[in-house]
Amino acid sequence: MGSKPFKIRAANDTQKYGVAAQDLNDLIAKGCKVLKVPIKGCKICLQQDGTLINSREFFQALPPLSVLVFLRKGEKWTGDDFGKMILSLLEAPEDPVRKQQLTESLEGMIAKESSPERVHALNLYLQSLPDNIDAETREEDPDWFEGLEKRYKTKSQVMACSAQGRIRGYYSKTKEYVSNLEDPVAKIILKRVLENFRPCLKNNGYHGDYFRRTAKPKKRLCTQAGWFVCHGPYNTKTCQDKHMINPYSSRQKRAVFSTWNLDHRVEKSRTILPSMQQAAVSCPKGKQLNWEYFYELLFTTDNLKLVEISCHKKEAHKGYECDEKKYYTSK
DNA sequence: GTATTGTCACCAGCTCGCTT
DNA sequence: AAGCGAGCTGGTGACAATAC
Repeated sequence: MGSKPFKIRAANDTQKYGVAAQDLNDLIAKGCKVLKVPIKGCKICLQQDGTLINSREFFQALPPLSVLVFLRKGEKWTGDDFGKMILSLLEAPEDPVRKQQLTESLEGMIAKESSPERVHALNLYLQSLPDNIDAETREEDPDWFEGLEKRYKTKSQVMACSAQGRIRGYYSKTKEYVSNLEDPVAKIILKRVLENFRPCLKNNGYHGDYFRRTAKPKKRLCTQAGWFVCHGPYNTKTCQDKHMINPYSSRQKRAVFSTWNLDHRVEKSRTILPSMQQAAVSCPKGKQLNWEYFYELLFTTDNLKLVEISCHKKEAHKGYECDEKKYYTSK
């Protein structure tokens, strides 16, 4: 069997080296030598997305000249994601060593190659510098509150209300749909579902935490500093363009953030509501509608993606249907 | 007084059918 | 065939009335 060429690098250095290897062990041996990475505890992954190369099959499946990252024991690689890198940079001011590392590798990347992504990354980095992210109250950053009602005292409060408003909108659209139903039986059943939604929404604070940076990490969609990353179009795993924004940083950014959308993967009007209707119409005796399932689809990040406007695809989300197996629960 | 709620006007993108 | 616009979809924020 012949050998296959690769480009390899270490996690902390963007300098790449060429190496050819016959199999996984050969690759580890040669790579570790070139990169001066200790063989013990070393792991290899794809630079692109961090997938670990840990089997012979995987090694054979790799296309020639794949870019691989050699990880020292304990090191991690989450993919060639500039957005994430900048995020860690912005989130780590209290750790000067880490910050220095990140800044250097970022600048190294930008200096060595000037692909659109790198220019984009640089722009993000520069844009992120002169602002007022840390300010939280009206007193600290009055300009941010320009044009907002007097009752708002903090940025987190404003952002939380914004998220709540969006969730409320989904609820009232659902309510409107139900009240327009012809079939009286379906109407009654779905009104009961709405009655179940209410306390649950209230209990969850209408999911205002999605946008509240002061919320618990698991609840919020942003970082502690208020950075949001685009989740990408409904039918992709991630955002190819690495959109990010911090609406807490300035009034302008707050305005731009309002063009970001919470996108229902399984669509509300085209799919969820008609499916609820269908489920109600053909509800078997002794069963009741699984309102929690529909709640998740309508109001939670199980089905909602936060997307920048260009990642908000308006076409019908073909292939994204409700799961009929989850329509009912036993009484 | 603030929090909740519904209403309203608004924007952008897709599809379809009509006109040119 | 291309262009236009209505009417649908996906969303948004402002604001006034109501509840607490």
